Amino acid sequence: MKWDELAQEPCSVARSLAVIGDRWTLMILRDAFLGVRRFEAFQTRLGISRSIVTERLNLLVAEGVLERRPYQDRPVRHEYRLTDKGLDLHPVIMAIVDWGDRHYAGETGPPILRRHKGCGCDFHAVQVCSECGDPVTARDVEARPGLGAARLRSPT
Amino acid sequence: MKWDELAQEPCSVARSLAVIGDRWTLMILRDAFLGVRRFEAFQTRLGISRSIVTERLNLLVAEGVLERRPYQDRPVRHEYRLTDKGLDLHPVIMAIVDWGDRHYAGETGPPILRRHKGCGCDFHAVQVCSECGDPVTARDVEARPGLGAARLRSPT
DNA sequence: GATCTCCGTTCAAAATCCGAACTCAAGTTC
DNA sequence: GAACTTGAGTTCGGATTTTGAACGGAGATC
Repeated sequence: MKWDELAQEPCSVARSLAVIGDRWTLMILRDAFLGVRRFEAFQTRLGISRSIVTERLNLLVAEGVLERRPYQDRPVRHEYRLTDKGLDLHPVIMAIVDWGDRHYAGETGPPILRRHKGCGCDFHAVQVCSECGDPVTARDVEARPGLGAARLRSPT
Repeated sequence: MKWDELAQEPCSVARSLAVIGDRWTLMILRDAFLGVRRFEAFQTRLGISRSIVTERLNLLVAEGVLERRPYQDRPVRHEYRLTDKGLDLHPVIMAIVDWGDRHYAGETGPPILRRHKGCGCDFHAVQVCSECGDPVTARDVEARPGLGAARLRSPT
């Protein structure tokens, strides 16, 4: 299988990764969630090739994860903002953060703390079942084929 | 920044992606969570180069995400099983699944259904605050530097 | 002893990625 | 008005990855 055939797989992991699984894309999204919006800022923060930044931003815009909108005229300049679809990726980033915090933070604790505005506490993300609200771990889950198990999709 | 400098960043996303952010690694982990354990099975299911499978499995073993253990002698054959650290990645996979289900499933619904053994229902994963138990979205979170915000780590 | 399975390794060709330089359009400084 | 600066890319040659296909080897099967 080639990387660009991933989107056709009857699997939500494969379809998602076809969009966000590229090498630097999740790092770009991390920055986007931290408020970064400008080409220049993404590039200098990550220190990667400008052409890669261009390509990734274009792909994310094409997929509707980011929106490219002008923020000034003369000269016209654009910024990249998370769309609602993009904001829906927050759990993915948080889950990755959580794993990193748990397994790669030193004794001084995680490099970034996150406060839940709702209750005011520093927190970490917990995954629960949408139906009963209990925490879910790998061993609590049974997978089986669903109806959408066909190839090909029409994006959008 | 180069890909292999990611592990030194004072950021849990970067540190995690240094391990699981490689092109095919998350697909391998998806299969691992579905019960795949053998080299041959990973390779044929994904249809990617055998050398890539070798390399990724070795990296995941080196990082303690998978464990390589013999399942027979004469000839000795090994299988790759998720460790506890590997099982901790379940929320990451589930978050990715969830996003794919929401934005790329057709009208027939998601390709794979997941049942929560605890309550017996088909479910999807919801992220909640570890402190108050309320659902968390991107807009509910405020990030600020923590104590662990230093470079370099000694991995395990 | 010929063939098969499982688990890799090796190697050349193809695709992708990267750094550095270049472009362009508009402000700003002097 | 010449020289700089800034933001947002594009171009291009070389470095790195990925791929496909072949090879190896250790036992099992026929």
